[in-house]
Amino acid sequence: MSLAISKSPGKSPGRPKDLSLTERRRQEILDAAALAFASDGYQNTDLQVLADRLKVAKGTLYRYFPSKRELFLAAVDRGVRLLHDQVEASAKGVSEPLARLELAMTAYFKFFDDHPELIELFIQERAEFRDRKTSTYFEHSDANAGPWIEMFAGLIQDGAVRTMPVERIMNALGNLVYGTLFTTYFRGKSGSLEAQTRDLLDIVLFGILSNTERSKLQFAPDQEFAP
Amino acid sequence: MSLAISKSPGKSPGRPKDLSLTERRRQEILDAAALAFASDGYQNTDLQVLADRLKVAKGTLYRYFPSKRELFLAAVDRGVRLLHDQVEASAKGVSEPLARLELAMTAYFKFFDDHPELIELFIQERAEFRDRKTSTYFEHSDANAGPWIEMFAGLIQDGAVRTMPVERIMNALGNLVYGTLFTTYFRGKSGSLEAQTRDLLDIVLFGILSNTERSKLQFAPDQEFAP
Amino acid sequence: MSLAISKSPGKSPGRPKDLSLTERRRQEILDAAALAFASDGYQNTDLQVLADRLKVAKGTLYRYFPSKRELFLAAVDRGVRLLHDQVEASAKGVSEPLARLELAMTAYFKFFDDHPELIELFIQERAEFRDRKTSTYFEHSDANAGPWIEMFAGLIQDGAVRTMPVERIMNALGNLVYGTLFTTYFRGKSGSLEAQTRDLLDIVLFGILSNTERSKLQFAPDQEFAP
Amino acid sequence: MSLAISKSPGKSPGRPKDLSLTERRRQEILDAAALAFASDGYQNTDLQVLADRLKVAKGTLYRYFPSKRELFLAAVDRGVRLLHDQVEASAKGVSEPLARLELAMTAYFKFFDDHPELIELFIQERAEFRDRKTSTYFEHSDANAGPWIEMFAGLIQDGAVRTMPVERIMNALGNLVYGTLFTTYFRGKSGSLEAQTRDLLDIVLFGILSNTERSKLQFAPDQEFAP
DNA sequence: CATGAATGAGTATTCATTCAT
DNA sequence: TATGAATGAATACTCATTCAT
Repeated sequence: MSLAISKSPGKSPGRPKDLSLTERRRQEILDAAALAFASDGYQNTDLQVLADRLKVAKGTLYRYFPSKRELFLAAVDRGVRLLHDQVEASAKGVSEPLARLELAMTAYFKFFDDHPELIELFIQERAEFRDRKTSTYFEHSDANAGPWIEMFAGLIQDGAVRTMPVERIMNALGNLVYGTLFTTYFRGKSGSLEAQTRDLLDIVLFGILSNTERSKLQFAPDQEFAP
Repeated sequence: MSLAISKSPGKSPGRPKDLSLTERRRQEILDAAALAFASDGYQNTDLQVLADRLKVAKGTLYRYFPSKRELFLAAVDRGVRLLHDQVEASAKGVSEPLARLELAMTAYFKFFDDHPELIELFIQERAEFRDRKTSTYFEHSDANAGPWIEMFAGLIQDGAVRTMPVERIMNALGNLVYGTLFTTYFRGKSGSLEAQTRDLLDIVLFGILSNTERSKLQFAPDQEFAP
Repeated sequence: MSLAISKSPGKSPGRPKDLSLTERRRQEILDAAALAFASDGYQNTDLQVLADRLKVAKGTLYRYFPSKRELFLAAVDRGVRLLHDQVEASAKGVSEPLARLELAMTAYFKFFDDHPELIELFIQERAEFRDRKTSTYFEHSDANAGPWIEMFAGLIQDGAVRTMPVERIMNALGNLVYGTLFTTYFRGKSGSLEAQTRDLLDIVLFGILSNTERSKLQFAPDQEFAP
Repeated sequence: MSLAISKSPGKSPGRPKDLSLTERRRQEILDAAALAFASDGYQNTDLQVLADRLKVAKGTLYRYFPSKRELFLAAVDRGVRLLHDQVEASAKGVSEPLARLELAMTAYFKFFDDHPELIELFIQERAEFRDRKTSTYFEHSDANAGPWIEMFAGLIQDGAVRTMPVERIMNALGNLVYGTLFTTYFRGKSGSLEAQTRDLLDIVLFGILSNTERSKLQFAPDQEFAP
């Protein structure tokens, strides 16, 4: 399996199948660029080397992307777009909220198991382009949060989830996923993300305390659990 | 006859070394370096600029640190050391496990509220020195995990915490903290970490499900909660 | 045997035995400097390293010599002075001209067998101080040529040497010695100079042609040997 | 001067490589580099200055040579190659041994009269790259010694040259030439090398002693000339 | 469109020299 | 007098970007 981000052969929803030659080349460049940036880091990636690997002249890269920076950002963007498609497709047709959540998380983690280089790109983006308002990762997260917010609001309304600010849930869940993503990758355990989905969900849903301990500690809507 | 020019014994002619001055200077450099690296990124930090800010010559920096790389790593190391001391001191004298946990987390988050630049350094370290076996952050985490592992094992034994692999708890907690740290920082909400401690702990301890929902869903020691 | 130029314990003609402390230190520095410059080259010799080797502070070197350049030149100068003394002493008391010549050449070569670093210093001097009017080597040669010129003039007068410009003889002899010196050293055959004295003299005195060939070729005072 | 660019027919889109232009540029760089290195010394030669003189950017130099060191060594190499060609051509068609010798020596000296900078480069090479196994000068000498060794061996066989180890002759001749080369150059008498050929050969062939003196001194195959 | 030669701004590091103690 | 901390000028090399062909 290639480290480079490439379309899974299965499906490419909403995209025309016959990309123009130009567009195909653009994708090839982005593929190779993602690989290169992830492997050498943004600064240490030499566009000449990238061009050589693509069997293209350096000037050609500049016909497709106006600068190294834009090339990099386009590579990140492409990764996020593919991620989005895959997650989107995962829960299609499933309506049960918690089942949807698990399916989406699984798809999400699976994507990064398959494309760990995207995680690296997120780091590089943050390290090199501190100036940008937000990182691509968070842009994506925020853009896709809406339905989940509604879902949790509904679950609270239905009495399935404790009454607490939905934002708090979103934060905790988002941070946990984010932390798991990077931690697992940095520890060199790429490939084992998907397997953690259930464990994480279990804790988020049920907490770690035993039933006996739960009843001993009071907690109220304003989170007063007492030592 | 010795080639060496012999010093008169007993005396120590010439300018004496002032170790405390040297050490103080070292700390000053590390302080300024941490800020500079965090603000401009590793690659974009010009040691000349750092030297100017410190009102010393560039060569002086090289008297204290053999290279830019070493200076950077020393700055990260210093940050982690300070963090460690602060967390260590936070729970001193408290024995109740969950109280200790909350105090430590609070101290931990507070440190980063005060020193957000260290978070940036972690990113930079990862981005620029991908080669290093582990990052300073994880080295530190791993080095200090022992007592917490024991604590959770004890809580399980006592029936306060559900029976589950301690590693799973450590992972979830660690990833949640890590994710919260970076997410909060990247979102530009530095300064608000400490306030999240309780919210996070509440979720980790009690989960988000309502009591009614909990009883509807089965979960067993091997985490089978059923959609 | 040390590579560094140091006084042979035997004799130090015309020098007072008790050098002042300052003077002794000066000599020690020059010894170490000659060694260092020869081993690393002028440019690559770090005065800090030299100072360390001497167990002295770098500033101290500057108390004895105003600059790296002057230190180097003083080291070369010292070497040449020692060479001069040794050659001078070699033919003391011998009056027969050709015997004097052989003794001097032997002493000369022997000195460089013992102190090959001086040859290196000559190279370095030429390479780094192209501006100087003449090199120390040639200064020395010229300064000591007088007696030899007289000697050859006498030999011609006496009919022992063919009638030819003395300068021509001096040139040939000087160039041959110079060439032998450097060639032997560069070829890594240090230590074998002295042994070549006789071979070289034999050729210079008698030429390489056989007697039969000599008589076939005419040569006149103006060197017309005929092809 | 033709600027004709040969386009391969068929397909080779983009700007074609112009090898002859590249090669010409290479030679120009080497020419200028030889002069620069000889005039300022290796260490003091700033490639920026060289580039300015060539009216190209510094980066261009690095397109042709990977480092300052390689540029320098290529310049020396080129010089030696030109020397070789010139000497080679000089004795073409002449068979009489001593005439060949004289022609070769003349050509050799003439080359250095015309290109004194190469002598300087030899010095610089030795001074700066002491590590290299052998210097370019000696590599060249050794590579071309064979025919001369054979020639002298033949002359001894024929009785034209005294019976002595050919190596001894080669050494003396080589050292004399080497010494003359450098001595003449260092004395600032560039341009007068060629004129010395005959004088040197006269001495090597006939020696300096008068016939009367020769018969008084015994010399045997093992060089016992007696004081 | 594609090429690749040319560009030149940008920077970490060294080390001779100075001078306060 | 000796020291050694501080200085800062000097410089090889890289590589993103341009543009003539």
